[in-house]
Amino acid sequence: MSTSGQRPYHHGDLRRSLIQAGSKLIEEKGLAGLSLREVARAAGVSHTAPYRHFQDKADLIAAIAQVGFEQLTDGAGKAARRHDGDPKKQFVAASVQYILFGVKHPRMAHLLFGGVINMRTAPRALKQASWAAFQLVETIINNGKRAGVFRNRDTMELAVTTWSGIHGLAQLISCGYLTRLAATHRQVETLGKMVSQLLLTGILNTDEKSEGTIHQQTSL
Amino acid sequence: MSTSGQRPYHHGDLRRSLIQAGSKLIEEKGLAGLSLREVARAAGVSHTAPYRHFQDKADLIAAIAQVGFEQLTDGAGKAARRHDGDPKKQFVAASVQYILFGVKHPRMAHLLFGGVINMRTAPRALKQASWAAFQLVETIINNGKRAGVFRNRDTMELAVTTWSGIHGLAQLISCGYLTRLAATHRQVETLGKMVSQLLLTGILNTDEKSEGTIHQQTSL
DNA sequence: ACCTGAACACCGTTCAAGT
DNA sequence: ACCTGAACACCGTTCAAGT
Repeated sequence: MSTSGQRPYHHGDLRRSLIQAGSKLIEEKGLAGLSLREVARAAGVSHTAPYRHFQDKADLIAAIAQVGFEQLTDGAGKAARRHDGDPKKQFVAASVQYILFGVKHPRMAHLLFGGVINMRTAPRALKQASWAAFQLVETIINNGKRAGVFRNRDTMELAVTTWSGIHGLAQLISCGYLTRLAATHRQVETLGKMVSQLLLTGILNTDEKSEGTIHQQTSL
Repeated sequence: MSTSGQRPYHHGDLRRSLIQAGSKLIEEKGLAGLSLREVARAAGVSHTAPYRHFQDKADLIAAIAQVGFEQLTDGAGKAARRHDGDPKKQFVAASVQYILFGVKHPRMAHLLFGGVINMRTAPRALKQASWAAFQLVETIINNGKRAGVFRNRDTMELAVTTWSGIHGLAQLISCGYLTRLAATHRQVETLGKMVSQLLLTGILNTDEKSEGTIHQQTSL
């Protein structure tokens, strides 16, 4: 990945290295185990060097969170794209992927949704990354509405309700509040499908005559 | 509340004082602003005194979280009890209360659901307090099923789905991801009602002939 | 431009000692 | 039984100084 072979006194791409080291530390030990000094150590640099690239610890955390959001949205987006043309399947597939992210990366999920980051004062790039997740939901909802499969209600209302459901389940699992129902990867997948199916019934168009009609879709 | 007036060398009820001071600190500055030393200072005691009452910092945090869970469940339970006999209203009222808790006490909500606490190793009292929240949902769902208003599906499935939805919304709001939709107290209440109503339609019994029949209810 | 080392004010935790 | 003070190994952050 490096464009040049030299790496003398100047590290080269210290910013990226610090983000990477920080992500790894968070995955392994959680936010409480993340110290600026240890990140610097892991990158092989003095403990004050990070201040050339980040304003403070919160700024590094924001950069790590941004990467986390991108991974989350990417995964769910890819899952949805595998079912283009079938909004119901898109919804379930993206939901299951979202939930699995929380199970596979619980500490990252806590970083993104545990109140660690103040979104009001967050860097623009982080805000944009977090909005992308919501936009994905909106796109799927709109596809379903155009196809006549989903209710013709305000997109925002349907999106907030379903996103809340999926997000809440992911959070409850990754916090360990549902260990009895969702211990294994397989159980999580089953529970995710079940909940997203049930959420789906809440937003389905009960007027079935229009279903099946093919409308123009917004691509993901 | 104190049973005796004396408070000489021994503090008297230091444990309770520390929990109270800790709760206050968390509400004001968040978990990051909570230090054992400052809690001790606030209680007017040396920085090592807390170790007589708590194993370590995590143990104090668990005690604070337990109080938080009790407040959360109490609030939602009281709201539900105001609508005994009407499971739909019970569901919406308890949901709105749950969501409002997250808005009024965002830092406490983050403590309870932000992955700070390891539920696998948590003290028994904390585990029990967290289960009570889930049991409240189950009770309301069962009331609705008995009355024939809710679908006759597995209670756990309906409870997990609806709790996820309510919890997810509360979390998204308290993290600041929905500031545009839910800025004021009034907007939060409206959004909460909307989402819980929509979640409700997903679990309503569509076979309407049985509705209205009065069955025996489990009291809260 | 980028990195370092000393310095400061904080932590959590331990332990011998006091009342 | 309950609390204290010194001590230890850590933090985040600042700042003058080095390459």
